[in-house]
Amino acid sequence: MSLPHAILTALMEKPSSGLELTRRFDRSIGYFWSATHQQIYRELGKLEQAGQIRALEPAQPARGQKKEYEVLPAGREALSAWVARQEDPKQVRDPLLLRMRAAAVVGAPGLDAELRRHLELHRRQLAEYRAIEIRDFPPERDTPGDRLRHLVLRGGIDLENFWIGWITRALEDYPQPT
Amino acid sequence: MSLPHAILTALMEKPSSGLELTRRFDRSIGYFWSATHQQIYRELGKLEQAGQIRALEPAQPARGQKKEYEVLPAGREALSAWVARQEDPKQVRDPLLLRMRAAAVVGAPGLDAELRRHLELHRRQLAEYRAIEIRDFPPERDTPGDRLRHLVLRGGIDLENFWIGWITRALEDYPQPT
DNA sequence: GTGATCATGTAACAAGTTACATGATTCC
DNA sequence: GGAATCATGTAACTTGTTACATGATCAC
Repeated sequence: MSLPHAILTALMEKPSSGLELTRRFDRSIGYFWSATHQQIYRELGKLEQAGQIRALEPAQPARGQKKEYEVLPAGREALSAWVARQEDPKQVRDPLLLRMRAAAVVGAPGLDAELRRHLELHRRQLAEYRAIEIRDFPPERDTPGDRLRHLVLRGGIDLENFWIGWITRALEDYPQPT
Repeated sequence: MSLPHAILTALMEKPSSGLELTRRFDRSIGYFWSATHQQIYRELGKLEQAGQIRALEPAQPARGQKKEYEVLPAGREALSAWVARQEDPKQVRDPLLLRMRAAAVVGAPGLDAELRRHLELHRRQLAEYRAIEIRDFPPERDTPGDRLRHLVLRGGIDLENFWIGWITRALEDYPQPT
């Protein structure tokens, strides 16, 4: 139930076309809710049918033509209701941890190389987040919205730090093939 | 592509029936790869057809009767190949971070209560992991398999600590409705 | 006019969720 | 024999993934 709300949030921040949304789901929003353009177009169709968003620039039925959407009051209400709702943290599903556990029973030749590769990827992601933090959240700006967005970004930063810490420790502890 | 490998790992650790697997996916394995009994039965069927596992206690076709599976050599090989494979970390998809971002545009009455509720849930999960750590990984045991399984558990512990830290900070920073 | 890229979509499939159905066993 | 629970499964649906199709626009 999160994708439609991710799209509504993105459209509230700025009315956009499907492709523009896709690009934003490769950056900002996508850092904590990823989606492909196929998912986005499908969901835009559903949201439009449900009367939560509507296309601007009236009625362009043509295929290859840009179509911008904006959020209607019903969409805003649906989003508010979702934010206020109780929803338990979903259970963890992480392939790397799972592979580690599998390695405990079938052996793990080369898994340390994979760990180093992941470590590098997480370091890069962290550097990207830090750059965004410096660029978008200078100390002087401090509206409530900025503070919340900054909190979210720090969530991303902390998550990358978790992975870097865990993988580093794993590599130190890694059972050496003696 | 992870569920079949999660099941193969569980069956390598100990041959089991579908219901026993379901219970283990509510505990140990489930702490980093959750699955419902419907998913498990469906996947067991596929794995059996693919010749990666087989039912013990020959040929019980009856509906309500227990059916134990064990891993065949082909299944073990498939699992080894999967452990050795390169697979990028999947992109984050977290509803709580997303709701925070939505709150930045539509407002967030009551979101702090939800944060406190999540904080409590994560504290409980952390306590459970710590209890398991003390019970299952006393300092004297130190086979390679144990070390890997312990690493995985510490991953769970670190993840809970990340959440506890982040939510605590969020509550401190939370924009007060003044 | 043709090739790149912008832009919207379809189709088929895989994975995960929710609700329900049904037989076997055990305890009273 | 009735209730609880053990145990396996079906069906319908939603969400996410992968591969492909097609039209519009712009640079050359």
